[in-house]
Amino acid sequence: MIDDELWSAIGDPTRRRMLDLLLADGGGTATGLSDQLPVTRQAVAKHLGVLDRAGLVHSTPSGRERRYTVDENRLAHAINQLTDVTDAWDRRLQRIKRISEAIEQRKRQQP
Amino acid sequence: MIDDELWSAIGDPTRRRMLDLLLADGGGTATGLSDQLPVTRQAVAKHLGVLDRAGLVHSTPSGRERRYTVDENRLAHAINQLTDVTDAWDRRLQRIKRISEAIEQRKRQQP
DNA sequence: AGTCACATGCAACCAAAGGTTGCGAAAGGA
DNA sequence: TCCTTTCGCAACCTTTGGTTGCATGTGACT
Repeated sequence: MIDDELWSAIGDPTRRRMLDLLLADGGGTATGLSDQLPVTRQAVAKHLGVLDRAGLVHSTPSGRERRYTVDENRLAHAINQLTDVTDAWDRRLQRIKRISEAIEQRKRQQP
Repeated sequence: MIDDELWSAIGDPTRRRMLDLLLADGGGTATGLSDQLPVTRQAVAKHLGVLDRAGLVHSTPSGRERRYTVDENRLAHAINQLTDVTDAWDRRLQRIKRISEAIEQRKRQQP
């Protein structure tokens, strides 16, 4: 089963956009991210804390600013788990579709 | 971009398990679901309201109970959007990996 | 050195959402 | 009829995403 902490980390829309921006720019700061987002720097800082605890980003202080970068291996791992979930649902939907088709088939043969 | 209402509907772990149970059993009631979940019937009822507003389930009153079933088309649509997101992230990770490999390559050629 | 600007961290506060308990009402079975 | 079951509604608690306000530390510019 999927790690719920990982899912909840990437389940928030703002955090997804943050990861996207960090990947696009190759890292960034809380202030820099908040410039490109409709929320305040403090909200961004809290989200970075969540992502950090989930291991999806790492931070290093550099002078007066703190730079965050995405842990690509960890994100790849999270994406794999997401894919597992969607695949499982896909298989279940397919199975249900096959069953209902079989029932329809039988109905037509024995009305 | 993904529909955030759909994502938030399937983003909650309890709602994911509910959808899973409904698919496995071919539908169910709030009380029946709460028997198989670690939350109360009222919590389940609220979640069913969210899923209903997102169009992922439909309900029909039947005697003293109300039966819920999954809208398979709608769920399939949601799964497709999830897949789109994971694919987009996958592509971005691949691109970054290629870039960093190219940089490494250049470093080795010109140290 | 001295000051000014800027990025951060911390605290208090607010609103929405997931969860709980409690209660009253409608439908089925003894 | 009476009892059980299932539901729906309301009040309340806790967590979480978001805000404003303030103090601190670091870089930059005269």
